[in-house]
Amino acid sequence: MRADAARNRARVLRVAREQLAAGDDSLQLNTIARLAGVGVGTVYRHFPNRHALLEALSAERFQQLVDEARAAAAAEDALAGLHRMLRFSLARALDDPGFAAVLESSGDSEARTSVMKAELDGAVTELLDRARRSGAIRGDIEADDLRRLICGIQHAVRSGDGTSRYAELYLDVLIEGLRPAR
Amino acid sequence: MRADAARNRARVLRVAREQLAAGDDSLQLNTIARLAGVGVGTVYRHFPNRHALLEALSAERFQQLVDEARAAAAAEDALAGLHRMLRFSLARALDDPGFAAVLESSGDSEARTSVMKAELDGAVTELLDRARRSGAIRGDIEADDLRRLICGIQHAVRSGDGTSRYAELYLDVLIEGLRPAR
Amino acid sequence: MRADAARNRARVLRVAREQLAAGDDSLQLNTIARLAGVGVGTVYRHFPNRHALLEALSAERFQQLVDEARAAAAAEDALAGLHRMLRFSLARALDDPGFAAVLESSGDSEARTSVMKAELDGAVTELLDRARRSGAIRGDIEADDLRRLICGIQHAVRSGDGTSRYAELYLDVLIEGLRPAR
Amino acid sequence: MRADAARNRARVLRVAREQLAAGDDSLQLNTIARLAGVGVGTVYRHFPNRHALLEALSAERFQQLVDEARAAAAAEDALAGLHRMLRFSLARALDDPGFAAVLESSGDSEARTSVMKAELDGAVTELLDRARRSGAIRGDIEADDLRRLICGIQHAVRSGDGTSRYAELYLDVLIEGLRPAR
DNA sequence: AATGAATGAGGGTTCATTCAT
DNA sequence: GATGAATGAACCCTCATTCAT
Repeated sequence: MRADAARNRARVLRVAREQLAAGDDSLQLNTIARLAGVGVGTVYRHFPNRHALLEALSAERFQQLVDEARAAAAAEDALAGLHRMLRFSLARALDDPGFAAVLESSGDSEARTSVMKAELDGAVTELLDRARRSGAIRGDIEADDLRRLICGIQHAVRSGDGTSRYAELYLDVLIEGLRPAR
Repeated sequence: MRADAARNRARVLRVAREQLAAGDDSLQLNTIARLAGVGVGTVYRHFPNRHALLEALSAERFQQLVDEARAAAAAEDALAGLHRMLRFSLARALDDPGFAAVLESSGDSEARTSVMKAELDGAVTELLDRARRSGAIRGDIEADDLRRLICGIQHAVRSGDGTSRYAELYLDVLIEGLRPAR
Repeated sequence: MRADAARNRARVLRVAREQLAAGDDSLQLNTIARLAGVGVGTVYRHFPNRHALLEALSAERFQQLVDEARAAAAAEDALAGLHRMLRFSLARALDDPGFAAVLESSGDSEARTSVMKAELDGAVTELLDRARRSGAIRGDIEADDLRRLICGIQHAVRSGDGTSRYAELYLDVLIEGLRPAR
Repeated sequence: MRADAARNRARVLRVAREQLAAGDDSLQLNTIARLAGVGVGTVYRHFPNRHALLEALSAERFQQLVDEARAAAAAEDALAGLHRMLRFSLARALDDPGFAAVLESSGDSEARTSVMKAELDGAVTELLDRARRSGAIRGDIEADDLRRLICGIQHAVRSGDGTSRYAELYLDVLIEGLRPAR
């Protein structure tokens, strides 16, 4: 990729991220192009449609999650690692509703997304298995369930006032609910 | 209300319900008018905006929930009543995503909705209080939290394949998470 | 006319006048009906269309103008009477742009309007003739020209800030312009 | 500006001018787009609203007026220049009611219009000042008053049959009215 | 590779007028 | 006579996407 092309791509991604963070989830490509100081055509060259842009935006966050999951999997205490992982995921999903949408979706339009999702689920499955072996986690919940549940929690938090008070509380409900039945 | 007005209103509501059930949540007033065989103006007369229509659609389901909550509150066992109530709420929210949207929203545009929400929360609060006194429910969760959490669970179930297998599982996670910390 | 019909007609006229006075010249029959506390159908029964309402509104003012013109024609000093008449006409036209529209229009849709216009022009013609005989007014201006010129002045005043400063000034320009050429 | 953009802009302006000339002052952007053979979006890109289009239409005529006013100001006889200027303005306003609307309006939406208006008023003020010094014009009338009065006269002429007989006559009334009081 | 003007389907909403009640 | 619900043409404007420059 030419240097200017790469720079433009990065600009577009940055602006798109800022827009989402500012609460505008319409992600209008014309607007993004203007704010990024490039033509619309350039945006379309890099991202054939809105969804491709969303997925590209998610890729970076996905990588963070994978890294976090692997770090957690490498830690001594699997349960603590899992909790850390869940808290981290929720925070990222709250940061970026677009990312949450990709995280919970089952049909990805870019192969890369599916790959990262598989990697994430793989790392989380390891964590879950270890935590389960020590009796800390119920047996009927899998990595993809956790992805969906975290997004559900994100949804609930967002429909309140979105403050961390709700995030902590609802996350705690989830965490308690993951224990084996008494 | 005049007979023809009532008939048109009912038609519009029926069509809107069908649209939502068919997975189209755009709820376009022109489209609905056409399908209902009435003029657009008629739709606008009855429902000044999309949200008003959504709320009207929800009113009936809301009443069901209020009835259920009161029945549960009247029952002997508060915890069992609460669980029944949660299961019922989740089922209704899964039936109708529009209803879920109104259920979790904090800003209602029709006073009637707020009234019903308050009635619902009142009945659930009674249930919660009784269940709490018997030590079965954690102390930091209120009726509005439950509304949001159920909608979050609905969201998670829907992002899976929406089958009752997920509904049962995720609901159980929520229910377990509502117990007092061990 | 039945008493209630007359009462409704009067109400509609009153509300329409208030609307115009408030600067809303859209004269929406639905709005007027609502404000008057009658059904739209009732408004339509009395006034088949917007224009009919406008003309009805003008009738009363027209009568005032005719009265004023006759009073002026009866006075000793024709020129002073004419000036008084012009000032009065301008004030009424500024009060009510709808009236100004009827006043300047050449095609009336109600016979009654044409009759009053003829009466007005008749009285003004008398004034003009007398003033002309004493050499105070140029010979090439007729009553209908005066109607149009007053409405033109009203237009000019309105496009300024509409204050009486402009009204006085522009009226004075007109009055001076009506003298015989030097 | 790109060649095609300029071509489209010109087409839109031409069609709009034709519409106005044909007596349709509604200036509907969809209609204009269709007649101009361009998409609605193109019209909106060039002219965000009706008024912007009107002002653009007026720009050319405005320039003519400014030129005329300057030519008149350069002439020997200020009064003759002023009269020529008034006659010219009235003719342009009668040609194009849209232009008249912009000419008399006090709130411009495009800076360019305000600039041209200021230029026009500046040139006319010079004329007025010179004519006043020779005692030919009353002292209480300014350039903006003249703009409004000309538009008022245009209004009056138009409400007659619009022929030049009225134009000449009413303009003469105005011109006579601008002399100092006897 | 970049640009941004153009497109036009598509959705929104209003309101003069009719007509069933 | 009165009512006001219903009508639907008509207008508004946006924005995802294409393609000439």
